[in-house]
Amino acid sequence: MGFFEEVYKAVKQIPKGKVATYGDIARAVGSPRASRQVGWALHCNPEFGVIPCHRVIFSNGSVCTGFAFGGKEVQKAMLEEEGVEVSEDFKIDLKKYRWRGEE
DNA sequence: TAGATGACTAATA
DNA sequence: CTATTAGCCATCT
Repeated sequence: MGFFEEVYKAVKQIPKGKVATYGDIARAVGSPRASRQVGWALHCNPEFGVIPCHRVIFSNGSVCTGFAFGGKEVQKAMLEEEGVEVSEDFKIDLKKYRWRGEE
């Protein structure tokens, strides 16, 4: 089970105030097309509270509303707390906050 | 081994 | 802008 560990590690590496898409994480682990498995890995979330799953969003810049750990409102608050601007529709400006794999 | 499932993504209407 | 279709890939049964 190395895939999951790689996903968790990549997600943890997302710097505060930044966000990454599932595709970015998938690419980071070596499987650019396995974006679904990234989401699945977060679903398992074996290190809840440690893995910043709230920083992982869709490629269109929308947060995973509906599957958020405590609620989309909470997720929005957490992201804003870290400096990420979230729109009323839970959309994020990827051009400004997207993590490029490097700080 | 094959079929089904899913926190996805891109293309099309 | 939203809705629908199809493709992808790791894991489960």
